[in-house]
Amino acid sequence: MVGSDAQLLESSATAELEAYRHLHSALRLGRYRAGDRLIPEDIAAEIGMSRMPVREAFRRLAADGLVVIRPNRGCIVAGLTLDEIYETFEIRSVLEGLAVRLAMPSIDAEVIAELERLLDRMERAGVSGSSDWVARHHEFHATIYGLSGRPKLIKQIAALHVTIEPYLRIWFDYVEKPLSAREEHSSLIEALRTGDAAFAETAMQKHILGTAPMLAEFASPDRR
Amino acid sequence: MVGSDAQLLESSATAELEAYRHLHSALRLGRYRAGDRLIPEDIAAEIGMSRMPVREAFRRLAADGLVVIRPNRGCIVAGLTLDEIYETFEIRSVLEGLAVRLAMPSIDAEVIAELERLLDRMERAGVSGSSDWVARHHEFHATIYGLSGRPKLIKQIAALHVTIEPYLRIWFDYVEKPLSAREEHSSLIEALRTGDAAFAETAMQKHILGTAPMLAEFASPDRR
DNA sequence: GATTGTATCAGTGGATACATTTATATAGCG
DNA sequence: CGCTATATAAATGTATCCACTGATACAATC
Repeated sequence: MVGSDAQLLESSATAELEAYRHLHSALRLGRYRAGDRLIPEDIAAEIGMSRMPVREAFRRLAADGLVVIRPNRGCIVAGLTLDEIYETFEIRSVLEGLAVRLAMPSIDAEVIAELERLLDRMERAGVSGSSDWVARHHEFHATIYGLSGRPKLIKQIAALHVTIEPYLRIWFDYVEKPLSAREEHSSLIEALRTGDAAFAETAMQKHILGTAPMLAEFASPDRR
Repeated sequence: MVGSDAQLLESSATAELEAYRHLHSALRLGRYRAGDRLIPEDIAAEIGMSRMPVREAFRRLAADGLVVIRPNRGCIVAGLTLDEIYETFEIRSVLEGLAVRLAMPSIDAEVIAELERLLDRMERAGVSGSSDWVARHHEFHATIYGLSGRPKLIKQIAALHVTIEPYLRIWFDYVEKPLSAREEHSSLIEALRTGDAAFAETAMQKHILGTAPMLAEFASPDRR
């Protein structure tokens, strides 16, 4: 074999996987608008395959909550209502809270240093205007919850992040540079430094619930 | 149309939905063993359709964590390792904890009475030997987290319950009548009676984490 | 006798073709 | 003039077909 992780080139193991990845990233980047209808044939043509694998990709995306499939009525981009955004943050708060609590034993000085590096990168990505601040932001959180060592938990949290990513982007595009974000996250690091798992858990919960209202301000008005 | 909610008869809106429901309940009831391979053609023949809708049902089941699909190697029944059982209960604990906290304002004397009725039905189902004690048990929990009024949260919790249901059944079949369960759940009701949301949340967390080890004892030995 | 190579076969993935259903536009009617 | 009914077109859902992958059993060779 040439490489152990072999998707450096765009081709995937199966066409379905390729379709899934294609749509997944497109949705994450906000390439489609909530309510848009996804026509299997068009997407199939885009990436050179038949409708069939695309349909199956739809099923998985629906499970991720990124699209909604109504029988005989096609596949539409999901989007979140204001209530759903709040709900997602509520769920995130307890899930990521649990994750830090479990991650606590693995968090040493080295991890703290890494998180501070990521925080700097986040800020730099922010001033460059590009909205890959969002990617860095996720990286920061992923580093923490990744240390929980709980595969299912990690997957669920990651899925929630993808769901809200388009809204994070919109929010970021409105407010020039989120100064508050820097403070928010570095105080989170402080909480980790204490070594107190329960304290870190509630700190994470508050952090997440605290950002929800800011984001909600910018939810597509027609979706409220 | 004959009726507004038309799945009283076994036919569903689409063949895919029918296949999904069929397999979903079969997996919940433990009709298949972990590691079993599901052959699309066989299942399609069972319920009178082609492989295609069955394949799509597989995708959704995989998203639910009930089966695992490996490219070119078919679909196998998922099953949980010991670690995964614990992890599932950890996730349940915070999710259902959140749910009670949110449900608290909706919990009045009437709901308490309903829960006590359900607890009795649960006990009766238990002595009758039938393992639909499991169904009653879930009904009890579902009543509580259903009052949270959070659709996504409810779905996620329900999915976790389905995942562990086969193990609950095995556990129930081993221990004649779970006496402790009655106590456990009625003390949970007591916690609800206090009206203290934070207290109820931690009570639920403890309740769920407390049952995990009992169940883990009976996880299929080959899956540990 | 064990290991490796090869042939065969079951099963999966994907594409095309067909059947149903929904949406749209048009015509008829009140 | 507005509404309903019907016809038509577009898109979804399902079935069948073909190509390819992976597994298994057998044979040849070391």
